[in-house]
Amino acid sequence: MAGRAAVPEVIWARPERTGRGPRPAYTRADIAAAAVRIADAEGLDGVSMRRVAAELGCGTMSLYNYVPRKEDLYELMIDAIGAEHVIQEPSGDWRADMLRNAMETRAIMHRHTWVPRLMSGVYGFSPNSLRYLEHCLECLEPLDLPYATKTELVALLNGVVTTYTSNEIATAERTRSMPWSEEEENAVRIAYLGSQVATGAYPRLAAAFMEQSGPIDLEGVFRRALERVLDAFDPERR
Amino acid sequence: MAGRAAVPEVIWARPERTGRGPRPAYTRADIAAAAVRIADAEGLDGVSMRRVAAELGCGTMSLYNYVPRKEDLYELMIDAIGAEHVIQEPSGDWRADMLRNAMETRAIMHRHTWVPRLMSGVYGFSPNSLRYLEHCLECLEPLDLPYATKTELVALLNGVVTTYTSNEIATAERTRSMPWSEEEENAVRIAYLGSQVATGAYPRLAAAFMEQSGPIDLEGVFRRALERVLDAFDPERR
DNA sequence: AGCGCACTACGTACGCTGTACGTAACTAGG
DNA sequence: CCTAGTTACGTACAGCGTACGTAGTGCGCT
Repeated sequence: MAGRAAVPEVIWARPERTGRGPRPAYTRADIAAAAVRIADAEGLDGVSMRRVAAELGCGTMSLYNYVPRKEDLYELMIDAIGAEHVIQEPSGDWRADMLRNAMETRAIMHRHTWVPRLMSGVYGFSPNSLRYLEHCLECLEPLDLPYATKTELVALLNGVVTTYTSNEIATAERTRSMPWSEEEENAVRIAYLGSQVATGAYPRLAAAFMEQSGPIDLEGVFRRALERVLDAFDPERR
Repeated sequence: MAGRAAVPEVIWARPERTGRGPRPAYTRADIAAAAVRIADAEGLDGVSMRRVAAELGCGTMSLYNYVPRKEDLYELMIDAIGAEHVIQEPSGDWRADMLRNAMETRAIMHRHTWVPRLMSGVYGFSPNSLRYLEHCLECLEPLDLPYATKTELVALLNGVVTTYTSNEIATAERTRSMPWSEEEENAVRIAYLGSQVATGAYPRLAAAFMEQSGPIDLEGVFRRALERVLDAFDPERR
């Protein structure tokens, strides 16, 4: 009657403990913490079922009692990270509050650089995600807009945060894995881009590159993007 | 002297043909096309070096003459998809043009649902990417802003397009892989969310869900997000 | 109280992955 | 013409996710 449990089952719908059988040796929090520890230390590719099981000190296949598919392990990791959000009383200034939320998310991602890679392809309704979403809505209380628009604001803002931080991390890791200095790397890049631009096929691109001088202020770029998005929803700014 | 080629070498910097040795049997375009064909038909996970080689009709390891790492194969795929952008003369209305570009990107992604998954972690300076970027800057010619700001606009817009379309695709694939009807799936989801909301921990979330009725107009949500972003850069709108 | 079943634990095994390495054939530049 | 650099590709290895089978454990129901 119950039939086969279909693939897309969401882990948060499963009870952590059913009551029957031996007491589980680990909690979901234990498992998530172990996986996070590995990802922080060795990168996301270091997170394999075998490796996590070893970190916990149990057999590989025992993990599958807790986590039916690896994807669900990822879900646990994202939720665990979500716990790092410090929910604090809204100030009444929704722009400031949302900006703070965004900056905190960015900081968390820089602390756990594997998070953006996991953000796409994850269900998005973990307990801590719900908690964070609720908090955002609370911060937006002073804003007189329907909830539909407010959720659109939150979604847009979160999307921007993820995209931008993801790019920051990718760039940072690219330059980190360089055997050469950053200057040399830039030289190589400029050389390639220069060779393309020199064909004359990309005049505006060339102009854009000429215009820019010195290193880019990544945090500045990020903040400006956020301000733009907030502007777009601010009744006093339009 | 030349030493080991370091890992992060960019494939676009390599010449496709050096002149020495036997004439290569395939072009980069051939390889990209084969990989794209597989990804379209069997999903991105179907794209393995062996599978692509088989599709081309050559030995697995021969592929490594063309593509030093699998990541570079992904780069080829993204570039191949970029060729589907129809570059047309700017109309003079930069908002309309950019909106068209965004909608076209979205359409391409819906045609090749694996694209968003690849977009993060890819270098982003393939020939067709440059071509598209140049075209965007051309569309923005009527807008009186420094190039730095214009590139920020393009980046923000592209980020939004990728994020939103990625979500659309994820949702679509989730419901597609359901053995149940969409209604039933919604019922299950509501049941879970309901159970969470019923705890009283998420009053605003609950209100937001109550407010919404009927299915969401995804394209509408997308268009509205785009308009917001464009608003944020439109001098006449502030 | 005690039976039975649902659960935990985990070893083995399968099919798959990316790719390092070695060898043979080939061709363009000096 | 020769030879160095390239293409082609078979073999092999380490690692992956996970299906499956078996043994042990303790809650819930009768």
